[in-house]
Amino acid sequence: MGDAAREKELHLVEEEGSPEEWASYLEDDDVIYATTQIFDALADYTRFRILGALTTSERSVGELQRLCGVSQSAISHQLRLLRDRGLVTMRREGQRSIYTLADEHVATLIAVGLEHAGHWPE
Amino acid sequence: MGDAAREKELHLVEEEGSPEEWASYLEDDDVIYATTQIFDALADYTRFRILGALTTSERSVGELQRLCGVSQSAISHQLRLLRDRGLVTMRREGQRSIYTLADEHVATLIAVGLEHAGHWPE
DNA sequence: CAAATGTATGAGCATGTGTTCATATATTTG
DNA sequence: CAAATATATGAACACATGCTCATACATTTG
Repeated sequence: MGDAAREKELHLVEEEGSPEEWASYLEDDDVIYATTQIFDALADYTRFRILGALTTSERSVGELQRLCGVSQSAISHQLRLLRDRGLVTMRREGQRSIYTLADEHVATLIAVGLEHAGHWPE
Repeated sequence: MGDAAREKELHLVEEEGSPEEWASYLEDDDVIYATTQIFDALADYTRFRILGALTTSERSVGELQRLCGVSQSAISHQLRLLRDRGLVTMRREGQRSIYTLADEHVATLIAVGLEHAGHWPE
């Protein structure tokens, strides 16, 4: 396996970047705020389950409602928040609204979070 | 550079894991809840700045107070939450309490979050 | 031990959040 | 167009959250 192939397989290489690359963001208040907004979107049980369900496949509101076991209204409200924050996108398909993860970034954050929580000290 | 050296350098390889590895966590409610608790800890402006300051070096409460520009009480309350969630550890050093990131996991989450927010679509 | 410094904590308050309930807005079908 | 289905939205409410203020606790120093 050559270097290029390996870099492609280990795709988080370009996701994290070096400390030099992101450390400067710690002085940019706008980036900090934006980051907390993303984490906040991931910090609710219902929203996280919605996003988790969307890592497998795009889904309609009704599907998400069944998968997450909360009311249609609650799902819809949370989807609006996720859409406003740019974590999901929506398209109409007949009567249904189909939601999709907006970005591989979202799946990466979910993966890293789960992975770390799975190994969490306590 | 050999395989072992490369694997060590690209340390996120073992951080994210494959989809097969973390996808099962999406069916474990306890892991999901634990994950949201971690994201929640990172989802507040003050707390995120505290953690960001700790990526550089361990710091006393007073230092954090100056760096984050909020009251001593506010810092202390937030540090307690971060300690309760296992994101930071504390040790006494004379009159001072010195706080440290509990884990490389925390630095990784900060890095990934910042990186992604820095590139966020909108 | 008293004073000074550094940190922690509880109460209280203003604000934010996630849900439900009722209702409005699509979209398809008869 | 009327009825049925799917989704969105606003109001209201219970609860959580982050701060301040006052005060307690801890540690060093005179």
